[in-house]
Amino acid sequence: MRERVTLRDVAHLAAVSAKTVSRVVNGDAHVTPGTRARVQQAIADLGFQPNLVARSLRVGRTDVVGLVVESLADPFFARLTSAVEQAAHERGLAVMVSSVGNREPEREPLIVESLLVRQVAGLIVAPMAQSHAYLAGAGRRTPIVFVDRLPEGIVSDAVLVDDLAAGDMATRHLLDHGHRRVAFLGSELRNPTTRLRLAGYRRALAACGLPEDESLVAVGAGSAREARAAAERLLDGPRPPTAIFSSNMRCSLGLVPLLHGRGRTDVAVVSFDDFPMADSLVPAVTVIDHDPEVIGRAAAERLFHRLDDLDAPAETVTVPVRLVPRGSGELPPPGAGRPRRRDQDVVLAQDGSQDRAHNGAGGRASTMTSPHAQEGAR
Amino acid sequence: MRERVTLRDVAHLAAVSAKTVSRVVNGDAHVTPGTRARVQQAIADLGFQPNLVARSLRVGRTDVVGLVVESLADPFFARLTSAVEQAAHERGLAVMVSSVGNREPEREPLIVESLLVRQVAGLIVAPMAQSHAYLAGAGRRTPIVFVDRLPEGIVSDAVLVDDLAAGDMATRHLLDHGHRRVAFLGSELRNPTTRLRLAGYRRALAACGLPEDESLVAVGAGSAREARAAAERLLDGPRPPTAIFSSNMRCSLGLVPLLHGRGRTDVAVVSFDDFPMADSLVPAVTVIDHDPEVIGRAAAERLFHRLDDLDAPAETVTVPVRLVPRGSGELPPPGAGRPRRRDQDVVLAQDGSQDRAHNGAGGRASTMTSPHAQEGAR
DNA sequence: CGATGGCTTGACATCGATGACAACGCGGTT
DNA sequence: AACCGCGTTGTCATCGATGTCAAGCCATCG
Repeated sequence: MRERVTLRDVAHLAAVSAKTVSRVVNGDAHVTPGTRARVQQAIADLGFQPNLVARSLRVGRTDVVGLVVESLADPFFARLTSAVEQAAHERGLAVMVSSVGNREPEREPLIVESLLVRQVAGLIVAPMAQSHAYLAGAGRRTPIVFVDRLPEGIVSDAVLVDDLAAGDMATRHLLDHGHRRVAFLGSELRNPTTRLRLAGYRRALAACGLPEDESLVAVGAGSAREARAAAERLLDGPRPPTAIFSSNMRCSLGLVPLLHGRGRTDVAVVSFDDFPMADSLVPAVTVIDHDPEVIGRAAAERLFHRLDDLDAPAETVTVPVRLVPRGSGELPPPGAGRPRRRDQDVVLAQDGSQDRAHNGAGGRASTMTSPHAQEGAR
Repeated sequence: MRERVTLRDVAHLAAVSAKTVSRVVNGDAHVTPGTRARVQQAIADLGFQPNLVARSLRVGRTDVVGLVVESLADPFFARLTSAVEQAAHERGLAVMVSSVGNREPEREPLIVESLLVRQVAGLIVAPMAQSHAYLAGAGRRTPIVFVDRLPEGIVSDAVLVDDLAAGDMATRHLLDHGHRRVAFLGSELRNPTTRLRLAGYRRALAACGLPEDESLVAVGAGSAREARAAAERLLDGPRPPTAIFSSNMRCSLGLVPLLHGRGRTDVAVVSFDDFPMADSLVPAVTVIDHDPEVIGRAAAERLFHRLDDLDAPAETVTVPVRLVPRGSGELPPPGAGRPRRRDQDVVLAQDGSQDRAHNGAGGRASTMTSPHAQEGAR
C-alpha cells in the first residue's frame, strides 16, 4: 500500500507551506506564477489528491447530496435517480442514494437520519412516511426538496407531478371515446398521489355529468398481484366497466397481463406511468407519461437554488404530464360505431390545478413554480 | 438555524470530558452505568448526532462504498444498484452512485477518481473503459470489485455472469427446437460481454456440427434503433434466419417491436436479459435471465470480505444464468412438424466455462468463486 | 530616506471526532 | 500502612485541510 499523500508532503517537496499548496489547489489568485508552477510540479510528482473528507470537516459541509427513494428497482425512481445524479455531477456534487423499501414507510426517518449524520449538503426525498414533522429541526440545517408527493407537517421545497390534472386527463380521454362505465384502479388511498389521481378521475366524471359508481373504484391494490385480483373483481362484477384507468405502473402490470390472458383486449385502458414494451402489445397501451428525468432534474435544480440561497421562500415546482395515445385508450365501448377520432398527437396536461399559481407553459420539459410563504413551518 | 451540537456540548452538559461521551457513543464498555446514563440523557436532551465526517477523518476511512455503473436508467444497473444498496445498508454503509453514461467510456477514470478523493471505503465498478491500468495505484489503497465484465490490465476481485455458457445455452435451445439458421444480434464487439456471448453462440453451433455463416452475425448495434436496423437487414437478406439470439436488452427492444410490427412473430427469439412485459407479448419472449439482484449482492459481499481482509488473494465469483422458456424461443422452424417438446422448467446454466474453477452448484442464487493469484498485477 | 500599501507567504488555530497515554480512585494484598 | 492493580476518566495530540492574521518583501510616494 502506498502511503497517503497529503498537502504537507507536497508543501515539503515544493519548499513552501501547506497553506500555499492549499491556495494553488483551490485556484487562489494570490500566488506568483513561479511558486504555482513549483507546487503544481510537486503535486504531479507525488500524485497528490486532496482529501475531501478533511476539506468537508473544515468547511462544515460536504459536496454530496442525499437522495431517498422508495425503491431503486422501480424504473420510475431509477430514472429519477439517474437524472438527479447527472444534474449533481454537472455541479460537481456526488449523490448518496438510499431506498426505504416498498413496504416499510416507517423506515424513512432512519434512512434520512443516516444521510444527515453524513453531513450531506442537501436532500431530495420522495416521501413515503405519513408525517414529516420529524424533519422540522433537521430541515433548518439541511435543505430538503421533496419529490413526487407533498410532505405532511412541514413546509418545504417540492417538485410534484400534476396528479389531479393527470387523473382528469386520463378519464376524460376515455369518456371522449364514448365510454360511460370507466373504472379506477389504484393503490392505497393513504397515498396522496393515488388520492389526487382519484380526485382527477372524479372531476372528469363530474364535468361530464356522470354519476359516480363506487363499484367502479377499486383501490388498495399495493402489488401487481393484488391489482390483478382487484381487476378480476371489476370484470366479473354485475355491471363491468368498458374502460379502466389504471393509476400506476404496479396496477398496470397486474391489469394488462390479465386482460391479455383472458382475451379481453377489448377493454379500453389508460395507464399512468409508461413501461417498456407498452407499445409492443396489441393493442399498444395508452399511457400518461410521467417523465422521471424531468422531475429529477427539476428537483436537483430546486435544491441547487436552495443551496445558493438558504433564506428564499419555499417553492413548489409542478411538472406537466402528457398523454400518449397508442391504441388501448382509444378503443370504443362495445356497441359503439367507429371511434369519433384517433388521437395521434401527444396531449399536454398542465392546468396547475394542484397549486395556486397558473401559467401557460406547455412544453414537454417545462415546469412551473409557485412560491410558498414560510409561515406555518414548525 | 439551530447551532450544531457537538461532543463537547454534550460533555459540558453531562459534566464529563468529550472522550467519555465518545466512549458512550461508541459503546465502549469502560464507562460506569451512572456516567453512561448521564451522558445518554445529555445526548437526548441536546439531540446530539455524531458528525460522521469528523469521525471519518480521524479514523482514516469512511463508511461509504462507491458504485460506478453505465446508466441508472438501464433496469439492469438499476436493480444491481438496488441490491448493492440494500446489502450495504445492512452493513451500515452508505452508497454513492455515479453513472458514466452510455456513450462515453472515457469518462470512467474521472468518475472513479471523484469517488476515490471522497475516501470511499471500497468501490464496485461495472467497467466500460478499455483498460483499467489507471487503477493499479488506486486499487492498492481502495478495494475494488468489478461486476459484469472483467477489467483489463489489472487483477482484482470480480463478479461475472457466465456469458459464455449463456450464449451457448440460448443458441443450443434454438437448435434443439429444430432451427438451423440461427442469427446472433449484438452490440459492439469491443464489449467483452458481447464477445463472450458470441463465443458461446459459436460453441453451440460447433457442438451441433453446423458451419458458421457470418451473414447471420449482426454486431455493432449500440442502440435499440441500430439493433432494429440490423435486424431488418437480417430478415431482408437472401437467406434470412428462422431464429434469432438477441444478446442484450437494447437489441431486444429493437428486435421485438420490429417483429411484431411486421407480423413476423413466427421468428423464434431468445433474448438475453429479461424485460418487463416480455411475458405479456404474444408469443411471450423466452429470455436468459440475468438476475441483477444476485449479481449486486454478490459484488457487495465480495467487497465486504475484501474490507475485512485486505490481503486475501483476488477472487472471481461467477453467477449462474437461467433460461426462462415462454414461447418465442420454442417456436418451430417453418416447415417443421410439431415441436419436439415444450420446455416448462427453468434451465440453469452453470458450467464455469469462463473460469478455471468448477463445481456443481446449480441453485438459482448460488454462486461459485475461484481464487486468483495476485501475480501479474501492475 | 522613511513611510505606506499591496502582494505573497507562512504560522497557527480550528473543524469534531478518536487514539495513546496518563492520572486518579478504589479495593485488595502483604 | 504502603503498595499494587484494575477500571474509570481526562488530557493532549492528531487526522488533512482551510480561515485568520500577521510578517516579510518590494515598489511607490511624499
